[in-house]
Amino acid sequence: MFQALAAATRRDILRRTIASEQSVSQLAAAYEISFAAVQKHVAVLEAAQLIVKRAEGRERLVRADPRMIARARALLARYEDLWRSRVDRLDALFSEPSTSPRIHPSIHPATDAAPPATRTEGA
Amino acid sequence: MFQALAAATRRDILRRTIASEQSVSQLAAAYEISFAAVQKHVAVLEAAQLIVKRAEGRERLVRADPRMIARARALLARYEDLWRSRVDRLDALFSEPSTSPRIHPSIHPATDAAPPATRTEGA
DNA sequence: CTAACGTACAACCAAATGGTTGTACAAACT
DNA sequence: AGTTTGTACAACCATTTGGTTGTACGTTAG
Repeated sequence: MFQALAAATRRDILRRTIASEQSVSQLAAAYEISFAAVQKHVAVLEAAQLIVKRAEGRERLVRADPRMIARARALLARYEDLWRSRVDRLDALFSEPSTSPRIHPSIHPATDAAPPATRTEGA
Repeated sequence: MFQALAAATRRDILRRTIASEQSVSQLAAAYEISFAAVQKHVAVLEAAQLIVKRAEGRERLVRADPRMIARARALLARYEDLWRSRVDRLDALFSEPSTSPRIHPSIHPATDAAPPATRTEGA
């Protein structure tokens, strides 16, 4: 799935098919590469379930399926949550043991996030 | 960057280094593959700025950098936003022209999201 | 000093990837 | 019917990728 998102052309196809359903020919016309190459990219995206194809006459209409995009995003969000909980653990080391866990005031990893080089050095 | 996230081993390395800073040797011990292979994975993750390395004696301590993860997540979120605005546009087609734009009641794309096959067929 | 450890890197290899052209076939147009 | 259009797919090619082993080098331990 990340593999499917790895190529810029495929991300662009995804972007275009989010905007509006398009035939494979229409997509192919948008790039320098051959029709067959675009068709293969579409096949990869389809295999990754990032798009769905629908037959209409001789055309194959392609549209993005946001569900897999959401899945990918959720996975990355989970990583970020892991990171946050790691920070919480380190934070707990610096708070006196008798103190209640205290909800962290406002940690915003996305902004800067310079993690202390304290390292847990876990087994 | 998505390329770096494409390999499962690298995602696992990322996960481990989110949990706690680890040396390349420690990471290598966790997998069947050779040390050199792991070292290369680490290099790829480093090039993608998903991790940072820090020298400590003869060891290189690896830890995840959440900033790039956030960037990837934000990019996917933008795709989802595009999809939502597309729905809004289609929605507008079905609302009578004289009506005020009206904020969409509650669209939840992540749940099912079966977009109408109306297609804008843009130029 | 010498040995062991941790890392980096080069050289090599098989498989996957992204691209090409050519062929086949169904749908639509004349 | 015959031609054009849209798609799929096979065969092929160059490059990248993920893996290997071997070598070199700085750092720690004996």
